[in-house]
Amino acid sequence: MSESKYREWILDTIDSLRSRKARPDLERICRMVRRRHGSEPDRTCAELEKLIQEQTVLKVNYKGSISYRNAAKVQRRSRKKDDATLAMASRRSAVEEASHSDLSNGDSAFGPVDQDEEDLEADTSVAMDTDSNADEEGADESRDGQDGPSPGRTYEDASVHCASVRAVSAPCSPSGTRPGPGPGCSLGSGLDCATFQKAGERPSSLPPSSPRALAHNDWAYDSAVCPAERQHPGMQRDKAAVKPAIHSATSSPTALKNNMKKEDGGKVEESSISSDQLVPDYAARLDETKTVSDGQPQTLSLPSDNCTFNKKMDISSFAEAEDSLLNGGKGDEVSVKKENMSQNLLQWTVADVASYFSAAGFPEQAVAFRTQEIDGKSLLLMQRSDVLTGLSIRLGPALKIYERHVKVLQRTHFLECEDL
DNA sequence: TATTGCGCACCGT
DNA sequence: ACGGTGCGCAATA
Repeated sequence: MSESKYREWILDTIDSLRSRKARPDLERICRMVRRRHGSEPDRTCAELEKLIQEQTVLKVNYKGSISYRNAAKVQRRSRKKDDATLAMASRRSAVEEASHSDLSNGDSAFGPVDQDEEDLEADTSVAMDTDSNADEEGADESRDGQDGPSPGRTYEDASVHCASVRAVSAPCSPSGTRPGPGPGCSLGSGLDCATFQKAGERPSSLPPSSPRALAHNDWAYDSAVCPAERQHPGMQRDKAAVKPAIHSATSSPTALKNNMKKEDGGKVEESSISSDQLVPDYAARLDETKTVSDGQPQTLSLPSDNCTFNKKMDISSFAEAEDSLLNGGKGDEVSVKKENMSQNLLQWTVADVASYFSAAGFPEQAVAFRTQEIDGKSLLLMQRSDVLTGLSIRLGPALKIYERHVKVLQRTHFLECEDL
């Protein structure tokens, strides 16, 4: 219940800030939500993170600071462009939308890059961390101070911080942004936060060196995450450079395969990356994957709210399974994976399902799944008509979702059952 | 004082 | 040329 409420509130707030030409950053979002709905910043932050995980909201590092985007809107835009494309390759398009077009990061791309592994650990955290750090810190120090206009609101900020803290880690943000070098990270006050935070993140001094980058580039937080990569300012710009590394990082087997492919292929097309700013964790991953496969089904990484490690694994495996089904199947490995996947499918929660579809490039539709409380079991029971008409989603996406995802998941699951 | 509105510059396409 | 973004400042509540 509350979740959907928060979703509305937060998306509304983001839209509102955008229309007002104000940066939809953590501080402003929390403040506005609190003002309008009385929600505490901490809670707002927590909910915001959830939305980020499911890609309902995209966290972007734009012009050196973190911003949040209404994924639905962003995608639409991109879609317009892609429309044609979409028609051609629905699946791809989906993926693209999710990750690429929207997310794509010009520079940020790198960021996303390696996240995979990290993701595994804590996707959210990763992305968040970076960002959040920025936010927090920014809020505390730089932001308040810098943004002259906004009077610092300590308390709020503070609270915000906490919440965000989890994510917070670092500093990657544009150097300029945050004055305090080290401080930011440490903040991680909250336990929660701590959890996420990964040590790794530390802020390295990033690109402060390259103010420019900061200045206008947008990179993904992710990038922030990996210090090494970020380290090279130049690299960032090159979009391409980074990716490769990233791939490698990907831990899951599937991922690995993909990565391999990519690499073999050469640099994937960084082109995809080109876009700019957005780089949600997941998105990033998607990017990679998608890039690699180019039209094929890709691995979708699940967001992991709750997400479990297993799930992650599953997902990847799942992807493979999917691949195999679609492409003709490769073999044993797949079958094994499939098993895991299916089993897990039964364990998917509503959030997992929503995350899955968000990651697959259907954030808007993911909301419908959530609204209808579709968990893994329900997903297995869904019929074509349920997807096309029962979710009140547009026919185009519905068809893609059913044909490329629901049907595949179900088929995979049942095949497995038969085997067993 | 806190919010909101918006001109304008910047960037990528 | 066009659209998206957000800073910085003025207007308003």
